[in-house]
Amino acid sequence: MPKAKYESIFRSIKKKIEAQDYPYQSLLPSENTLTAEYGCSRNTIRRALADLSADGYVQAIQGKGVRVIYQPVGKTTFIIGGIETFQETARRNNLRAVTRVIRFGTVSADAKLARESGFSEGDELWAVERLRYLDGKALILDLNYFLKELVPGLTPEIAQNSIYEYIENQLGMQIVTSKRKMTVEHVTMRDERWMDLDGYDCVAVVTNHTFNADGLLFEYTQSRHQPDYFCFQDTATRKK
Amino acid sequence: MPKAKYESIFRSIKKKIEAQDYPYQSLLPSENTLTAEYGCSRNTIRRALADLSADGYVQAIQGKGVRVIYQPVGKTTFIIGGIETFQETARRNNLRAVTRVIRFGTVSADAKLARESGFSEGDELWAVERLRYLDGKALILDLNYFLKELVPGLTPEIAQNSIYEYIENQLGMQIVTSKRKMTVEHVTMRDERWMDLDGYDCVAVVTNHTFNADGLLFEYTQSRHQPDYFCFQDTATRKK
DNA sequence: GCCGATTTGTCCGTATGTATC
DNA sequence: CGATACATACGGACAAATCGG
Repeated sequence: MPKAKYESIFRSIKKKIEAQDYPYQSLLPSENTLTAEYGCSRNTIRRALADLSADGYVQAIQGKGVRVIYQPVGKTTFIIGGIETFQETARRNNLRAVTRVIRFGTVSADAKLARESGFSEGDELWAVERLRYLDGKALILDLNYFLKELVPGLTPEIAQNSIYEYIENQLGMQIVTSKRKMTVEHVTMRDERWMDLDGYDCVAVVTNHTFNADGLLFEYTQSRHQPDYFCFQDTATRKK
Repeated sequence: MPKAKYESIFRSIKKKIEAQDYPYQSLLPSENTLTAEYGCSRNTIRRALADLSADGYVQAIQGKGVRVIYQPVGKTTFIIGGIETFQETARRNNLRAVTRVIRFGTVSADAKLARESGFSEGDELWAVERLRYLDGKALILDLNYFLKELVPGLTPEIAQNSIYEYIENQLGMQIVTSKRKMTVEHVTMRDERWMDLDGYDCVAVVTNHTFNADGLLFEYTQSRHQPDYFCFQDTATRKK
């Protein structure tokens, strides 16, 4: 349920674009027209259009109009974009998801871990290692560190279902910003031991720093993906 | 040279954050304070803060303040973020860059190429294949398609220097939005023939759709990266 | 638990600048 | 040149969240 007006307008226009009601390469109605159509101020329309632009749906051209640059995606594999849980992604791609916990414990951040994770030395952390299966194949090896202070009461059972679901629904903590870095690495012995590599000798590695609604770092994760089901999408805008 | 006021404020605050003048985890001065400090309206400050948030520098917390979540990056390899040319990226990482053109010609988009590139069937395209060397190693294999109609007068000489420089400075066309997709693939025979793979049997593949200031698709590119020098960064924000 | 001060979030109306046609 | 469209900026109003007393 969209609360903010600009958000419901954003969704409304997005839907029309996806339905190709506003087709690729066409111009949207002008901001003034949309203002009248939705019964709001021009600023509110502009906020919705800015968000559509950030999502790569439209492109504003001064003096001319707002052009639709959205094209429906073809075959989807495993798309990572925005902040999504493993479960959400699996569901969106109609894949059967299973999680297996292969390590669950606590550690104190040493100098090396502090440097790479962004936590402070001495922070008490949960360390969770999980294997993710899609349609019966072990495709993702996750190594999560959570700040115990902000994520109390974690158990192996929760880890086997959805830690994010626990954090958001049980603890009531909101996840807001996620900073990610993507690289490609040679497989390790651990990868070979656990994952269905299917002939690959490399994995896609995503490291992740996650901040809650208070702007506090509470999670550092390294996800190692078998290449077949990995796809990372992005829209960039050039600054003047 | 920043024209817009919000942009110069954005840069000013960004610099202070990078200098740790506003340190990690601290709160920025309130919007009202900044309004007084910069002599502008609150909306203008908010625009600058929104851009900082989009870049993963800060996180706003309602009723509380705006928290700094920027942490200086450690060792840099070859960072892809925003829209950057090969030359710009090389310079930023202090690497000696050389480009070698291994194919230069024109093609007409067939059904398959049209589907994967987003061009229309029958569009006349430049097809350029280039090898990128950093510090003497062949690390990136680029396959570019440009719409001839929008990028006239391309030559192998231009391709060897910078096509983007030509497009922006000579043709006066502005590059605005870039939609990218990142995957990992097995090396092909072409990869093995041209690149210094250094033992890897996979490459990171970035496909790119680039739109000009008129919102028209004018470039489709596939870049194949040797993994050692590849890093893709991203900041995502969860929607309510 | 309530209240008031502070701070960010949303929305409006208006004015002016700049690019396109 | 004028009309149209997006870009920037200002000021004001009220809502919602946080925090301290």
